[in-house]
Amino acid sequence: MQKEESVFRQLYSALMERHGRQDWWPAETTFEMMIGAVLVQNTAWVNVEKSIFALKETNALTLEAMLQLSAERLQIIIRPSGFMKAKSKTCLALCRWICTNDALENKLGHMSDDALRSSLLGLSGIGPETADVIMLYAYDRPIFIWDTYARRLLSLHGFDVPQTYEKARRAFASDIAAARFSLEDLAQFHALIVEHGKQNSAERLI
DNA sequence: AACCAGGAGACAT
DNA sequence: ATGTCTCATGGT
Repeated sequence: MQKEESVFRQLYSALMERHGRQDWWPAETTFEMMIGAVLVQNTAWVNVEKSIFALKETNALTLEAMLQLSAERLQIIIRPSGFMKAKSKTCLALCRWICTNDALENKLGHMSDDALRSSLLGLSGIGPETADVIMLYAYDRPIFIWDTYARRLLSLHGFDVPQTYEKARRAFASDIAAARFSLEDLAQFHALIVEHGKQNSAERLI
């Protein structure tokens, strides 16, 4: 007898069927992706787009250029996406981290997922979700993002989901691993969950 | 005009 | 360990 398909796989299929393939993460470069991950914290994407546009306008959306900016000047540019003091500081810390780790072009293959995660978590302003998102979309690590939408979706489907990111992540770590999603699937999965969550849909998919 | 968005940190309990 | 507050802007 064969094992029944995991609920995660079922949800993934249902989401893909409903919303189709997503074009995520919306960024032209890896650097832009990482900055976007910081800017979007608790903020609507439309506001992040304004900041990204402003950064491009001032030619500040490269590692070298951003490092030349003072925290105060960066604040003004990224202002539309809110939390500007904290986010400008985080962006600059991330820039320095990229430099010291030579982490712009290479994928840091010498670091395990856990090592990379804790390294990123060491930066002020980068918490578990932002770290995971950067790992998934910038460093090609197969990771499931346990954001609010994901936790909401899973609890809607009858699971007892811990309320915080880290606890949910640990609670389902083995289930996610057992589902054996590919990198591309996990990248799509997060995108689909967010897009689905934005529709405020409270109906069960399976 | 409240309420929320693709969170995280500081602080009190 | 586990809650609660605050941070900031723009859309609905």
